Amino acid sequence: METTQQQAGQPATAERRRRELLEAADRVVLRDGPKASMNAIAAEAGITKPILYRHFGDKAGLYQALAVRHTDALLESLRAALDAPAERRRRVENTLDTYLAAIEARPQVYRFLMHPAEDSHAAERGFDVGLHSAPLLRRLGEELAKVIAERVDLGPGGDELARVWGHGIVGMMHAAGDWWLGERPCARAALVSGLTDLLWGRLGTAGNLAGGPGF
Amino acid sequence: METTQQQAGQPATAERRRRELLEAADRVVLRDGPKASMNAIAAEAGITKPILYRHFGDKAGLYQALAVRHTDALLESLRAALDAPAERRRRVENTLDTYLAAIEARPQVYRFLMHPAEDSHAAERGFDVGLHSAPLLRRLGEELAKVIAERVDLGPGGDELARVWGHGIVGMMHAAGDWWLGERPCARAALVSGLTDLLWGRLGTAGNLAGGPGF
DNA sequence: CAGCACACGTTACTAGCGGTAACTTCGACC
DNA sequence: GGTCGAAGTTACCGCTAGTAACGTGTGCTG
Repeated sequence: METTQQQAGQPATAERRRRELLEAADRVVLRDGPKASMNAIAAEAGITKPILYRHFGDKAGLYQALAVRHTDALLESLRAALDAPAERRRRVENTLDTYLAAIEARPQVYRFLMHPAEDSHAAERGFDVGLHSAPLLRRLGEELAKVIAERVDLGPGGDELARVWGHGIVGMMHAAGDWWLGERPCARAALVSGLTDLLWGRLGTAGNLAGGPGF
Repeated sequence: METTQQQAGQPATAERRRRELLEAADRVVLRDGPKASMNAIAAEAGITKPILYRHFGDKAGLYQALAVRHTDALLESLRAALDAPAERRRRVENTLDTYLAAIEARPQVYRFLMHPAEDSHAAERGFDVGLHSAPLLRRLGEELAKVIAERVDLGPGGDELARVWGHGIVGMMHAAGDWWLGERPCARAALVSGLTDLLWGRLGTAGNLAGGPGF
C-alpha cells in the first residue's frame, strides 16, 4: 500500500472510478449481505472511506446507486416477460416466474434491495411513515400500475385502480416469494400457478369446506 | 436521580418491572420510531441500559417482546373481522379495512413492527435469506393460511395452496397499505374495494383497452 | 521553469450505537 | 449480625457512519 499505487492517467477517471467502486460495493454486499459496512466496501475497493463519501455522499447514496442498478436490471427482465406475446394469464405467470427465478438465483441481492438500511436521518420529527418500504417495491408497483393502466380497460377511475392493483400484486409477489425462499415449501411452478389462481379469482369461486364454519 | 429513587418493595416485582419497561419502550418507539435506542428507552424508564439487557437479553429480545404484544392485539381484531357472520366477500373487505384502519391509526407502531431492527447477528455466514421479512408478515400469512385451509375447499394439496394464498394476500394487503399510507391517493374504502376486486378476479375478466397493445 | 489549483488519497478523529464487566447498594432471611 | 442475591450504577469495549485536516501527484497557466 505504498503511496505509489495508482498509475493515475486518464482524465475521464471520475465516472470510471465510480463504477469500479459500485462493483466493489456489489461484491461486498453480495458476500456480507445488508450488514456490509462502508469500511468493508472501501477495503474491497482498495481505498479508504472518505473517498466513498466523496463519491456517494453518504451510505444511503451508495445504497441507492447500487439499488438503482439492480432494480433496473430486474425491471428490464420483468418488462420483457410482461411484453412477450401470449395470453394475459400466461404473461402474468411468466412475469411471476421471472421474478421468483431472479430472487432465487441471487438471494443476497434481493435481500439487500428489500432492506435499504433505512436509517438515513430522514424520519426526523414527524416520522414520514410510508417511505420506509423498500424503493424497489414502490418502483415495481408503479411500473406495473402503468402497464395495467395503459392496457386494461378498467372503466372510469381506472388509473387509480390500476395503481392499487399494481402495488397489491407486487406486494403479493414479494411476500409470497419471500416466504417461499425461506421455507421452500413447493416447486417454483406450483407457487406461480397458485398465485395466478388467486389473481384469477379462485378465492371467490371456491366452495366452502364441508362441515366447517363456512367462509 | 439520587440513589434513593425506587421504593422497591413487592417480591413479584420482576414481572411488574418487565411490563413497566415494555411500556416505557413502547412510549419511546411511538415517539422516536424505529431509531429508538436502548439508551433512550432506558432513560425513559428511569434506569440504565444493563437492566434492560438483564430483562430482555438484547435489543432483538426487547423488540420481539414489544412486537408480540402489538401483533397479538392486531391479530385479535383481524380474527374478529374474519369471523364475523357475513358472506365471504364482505368478510374479506372487513378484514382489509380493519388492517388499514389499524395502520392508519397508529402508523409508528406499524412502522416499527415492519422493521425489526434486522441487525441481530443472525445472518452469520450463510445469510439465511427469507427470515428477513418482518415477523408480523409471516405470522399474519400463516394465520390467514390456517383460516383458508380450514374453511375453503381447495381440493387436493389445498393446505399448500392455502399457505401460498395466505402469504400472498397478506403481502398484497401490506404493500398496498404501505403505499396508501404514504401517498393517500384515495379513501380507505376505495382501496378496500379495489383490492377485493383484484382478489375476486377482475384482472382476469377485464377487457383490453381499445387501441392498446393488448394484455 | 515556477507556481497555482485541484482531484485523489491518506491518517486520525468525533459521536453514538449495542453490549458487557465490575463494582456498589439495598432488602430479605437464617 | 452476617451473608446472599437481586437491582442498579459507572465505566468501559469494539464497532459503526461520517468528517476534518493533511499530503501528493498532475495539468494548466504565467
